[in-house]
Amino acid sequence: MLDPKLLRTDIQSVADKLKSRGFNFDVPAFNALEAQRKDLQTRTQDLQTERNNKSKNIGKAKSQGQDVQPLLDEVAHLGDALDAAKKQFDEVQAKLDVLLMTIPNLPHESVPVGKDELANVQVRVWGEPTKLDFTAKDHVELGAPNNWLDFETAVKITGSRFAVMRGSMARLHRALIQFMLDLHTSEHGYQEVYVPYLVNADSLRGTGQLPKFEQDLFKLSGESEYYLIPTAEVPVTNIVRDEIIEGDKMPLRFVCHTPCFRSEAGSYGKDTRGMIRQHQFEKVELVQMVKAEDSWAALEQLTGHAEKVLQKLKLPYRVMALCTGDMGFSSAKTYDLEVWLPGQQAYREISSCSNFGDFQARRMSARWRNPATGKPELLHTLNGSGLAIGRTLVAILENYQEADGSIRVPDILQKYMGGMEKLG
RNA sequence: GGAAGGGUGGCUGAGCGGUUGAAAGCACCGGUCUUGAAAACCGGCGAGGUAGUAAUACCUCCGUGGGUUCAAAUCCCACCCCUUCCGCCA
Repeated sequence: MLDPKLLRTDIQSVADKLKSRGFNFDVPAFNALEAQRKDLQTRTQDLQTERNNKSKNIGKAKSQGQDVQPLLDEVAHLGDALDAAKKQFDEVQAKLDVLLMTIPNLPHESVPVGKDELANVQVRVWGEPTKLDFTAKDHVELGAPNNWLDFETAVKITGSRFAVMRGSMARLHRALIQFMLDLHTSEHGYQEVYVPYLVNADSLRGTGQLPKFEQDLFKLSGESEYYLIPTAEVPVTNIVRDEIIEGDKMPLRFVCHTPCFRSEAGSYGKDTRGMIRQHQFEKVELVQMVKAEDSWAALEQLTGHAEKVLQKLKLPYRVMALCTGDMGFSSAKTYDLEVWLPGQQAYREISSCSNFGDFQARRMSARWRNPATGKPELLHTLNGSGLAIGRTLVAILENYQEADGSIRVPDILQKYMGGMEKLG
């Protein structure tokens, strides 16, 4: 949520910035609502003041044993007038709230301006695209032996966009999770957390998935209004919802492994082959809550933590700064990490690291207490994949393949695989 | 699922329907005292919003949402959550 004060004082520059991300902000409509709100609010408050004062007088008079009937007659009409004003005010306020909750975040000034992913800017490249002296197979072919990767069975059990993994492939998948959690907790200073995989609507509103993107989510049909998490960002960031964090506890850094569930509505026919785009996948997520002045440095640092995973796995990648038109709803700035996939001869997204500024914190009422002032201030939230497990698995299969179709195990993972050097 | 109790400020915890945004204590901040610290004493100390340059004034908030009333933390209804006991279950 944007700062309502900013909308009142500098609405045109807000509208201009939103335009760069393809969001048309109806300024006259907002101003009209805002004017109504202001008028109705002062009117309601005046009536409340009058009622409060007169009620107090009745209390006083009664305690002194005076006849209160004349005073009661005076306030008789007040209730109706107040109810009417309040009802109007609530209606306008509700409309304003809906509007406020559907406006995306403002992009940071360093974000490249552009319409879609074609305008994203390459920031740096690490390693060189893996060169094989044979024709690269893609991960679906490489996973076929031994039914390591079995999509047909998953279709039977559930449907499309699910996978069954077996044997050393399943183990490699698990090893990746352990490796990443260990790296971030022991070397990067994150606290490991375990969280619910079902969340309520308030949590999804807090991080920005609701109200606008319900169609991307799986919703349970039971009595409770619960949703499957699309990312650990939702439960982990909402740890601080409605909290005031003491200054000496800042910053907070959490790392969390969860499954993620996405409906992938609107991506029919896209990445239908293999593991790239699934309804269910695992992710190790990094989340930080920091002071406002630290969040830009934290974004660079957090991105570096995700990059470290790829470096230790010796997987070539590049870092892209997403343009204004390609960023997520809540983000002020996003870096995507894209790993090289020999099977596709292309870089593909494997991590997305974002600074949300105070956008999520305002929706969540997440604050920290500044010892300098003693006052609570909105904190800044960040997160990034560190990394998406399924896609990391794909990258390993395709980059570590041999001419005979066998797969070497990256050095750093061998201790998690019982010393195994090749998948077997 | 059954029974009982309970949700009040950063924490603990009072609160006959009427000048209660809320006693008291802890924590925290400032001061006195002290070489310094502690103790003691004095004072301050919730959040959000509206108007205003500001001082300030006013409004809202005692789990959530309704209701009764001139007036609700206090009465009524529904829901959510927590605790204890019983049952069931991994």
